[in-house]
Amino acid sequence: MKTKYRTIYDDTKEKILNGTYAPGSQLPDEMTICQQFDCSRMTVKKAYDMLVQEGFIYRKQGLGSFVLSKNMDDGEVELQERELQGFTRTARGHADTKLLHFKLVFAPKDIADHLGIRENDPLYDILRVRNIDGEPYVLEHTYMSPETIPGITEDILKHSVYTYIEDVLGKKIASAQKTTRAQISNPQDQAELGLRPEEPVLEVEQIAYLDNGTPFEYSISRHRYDRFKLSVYSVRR
Amino acid sequence: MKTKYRTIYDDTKEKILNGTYAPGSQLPDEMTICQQFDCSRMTVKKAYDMLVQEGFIYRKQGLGSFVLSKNMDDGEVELQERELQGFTRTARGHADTKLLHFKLVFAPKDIADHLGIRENDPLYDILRVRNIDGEPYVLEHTYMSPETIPGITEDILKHSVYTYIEDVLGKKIASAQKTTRAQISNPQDQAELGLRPEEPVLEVEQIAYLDNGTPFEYSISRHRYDRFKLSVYSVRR
DNA sequence: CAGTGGTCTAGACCACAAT
DNA sequence: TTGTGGTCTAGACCACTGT
Repeated sequence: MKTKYRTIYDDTKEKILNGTYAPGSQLPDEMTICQQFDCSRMTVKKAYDMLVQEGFIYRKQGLGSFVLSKNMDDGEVELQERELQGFTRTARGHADTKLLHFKLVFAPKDIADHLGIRENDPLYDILRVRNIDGEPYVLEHTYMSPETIPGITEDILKHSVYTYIEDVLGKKIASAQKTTRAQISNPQDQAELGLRPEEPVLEVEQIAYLDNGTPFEYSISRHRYDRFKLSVYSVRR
Repeated sequence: MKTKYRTIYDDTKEKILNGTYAPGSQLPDEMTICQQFDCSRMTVKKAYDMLVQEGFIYRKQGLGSFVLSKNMDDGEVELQERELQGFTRTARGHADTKLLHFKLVFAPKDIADHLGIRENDPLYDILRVRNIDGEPYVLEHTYMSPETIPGITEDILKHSVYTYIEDVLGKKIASAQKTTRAQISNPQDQAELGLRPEEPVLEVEQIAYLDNGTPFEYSISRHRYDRFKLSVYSVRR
């Protein structure tokens, strides 16, 4: 059963996206929505506040709630921070994976710390190139503990680890901390991503968490600089 | 007067940061906090949920609320997305600004679109280098409409435009959309930021909004790749 | 002034997890 | 069964805005 606030959120977002609520226009006030969905003001507020966090609308005491004009897309693959999905589901177009290596290693101290395991504990060490429509996009170096995520196989790695974790292991992916930098490309980046030596990569370091607070994945992704961007919307509180 | 949820939020965050609530430990349940702060459960929930959004804690139905282990800092200047402040307040250490140019120009179409003004309307065109402790960090190209933000002077540009907007104009900065890419450095980047030709920049494109929904600033910042990173924490809903 | 959102209450009922 | 958080109500009162 979908929650009421989610119903209102989905309905309003849909109306913003399909133009029923035009950019700059005023949304129905809370009481109107209360009557429409037979609910209380707090429920409407929760739905509207989620849209504020995501940059779809803004609200002002004494005035009302209004649609914020949004910016268009331009062809690069965009990582929308609110989505938090694996590569396979983020990509538009046909995604496929080239597995460069899949090893078990002794965890070095820094990675062990990130994953909350002990130094020298067993660790999956995975290196993959991700392609969209046959073109390389990103070189992904992933580390996971077999303690937390058991039963990884080459087949899973060629498709979606995230799907395996959620659908097969029945665990829930809850959140992720991402840190982004620009970096000079190294010979491996250049070979695997088809870059010239002067072309950089966009590096994304990630720690992903399950819903029980366990960090289950540490990864360093090196993206082609011209095919990837990361978008963030932030609201002051 | 500070709100109750803000009081609880601040108190809890402080206790996490100073170690009173250790990483991994369980927070007091909602009812306990209700009694401590003489408030209702909804108020505690609001405070705790803000900490979830920011990656300080996670919560699980049937179990409780727990402190999430956080990652340390390492000396690069970090743009924490939840903060949304101008450069001057983001920087630790002594910040200063070199003004390269400050002009009035006719708005080109693409920038006019981002700022919600008409093509060829007057537009401030500002180019600055930002230094921390004498070292260049970022080349900032900023565009603002004098219609929205009147009275900009060289003196304001050498300090903080954000402070001017809030304290002098009395307008409120509410939110920003940021898009990040890696880019090859151009000769100007190299000269102003002290980069070698093979060294890239981290480009951040930003549209910043006032609390009335008006986009007031469009900027392209080119950061030294080795002195800047952007961090984001995202939670699945 | 009327209309809007912001905060807050004091409950209720439900879903989930550990025991 | 107990204890936890998740959702939701039906109000209340306040703060802010434009007329």
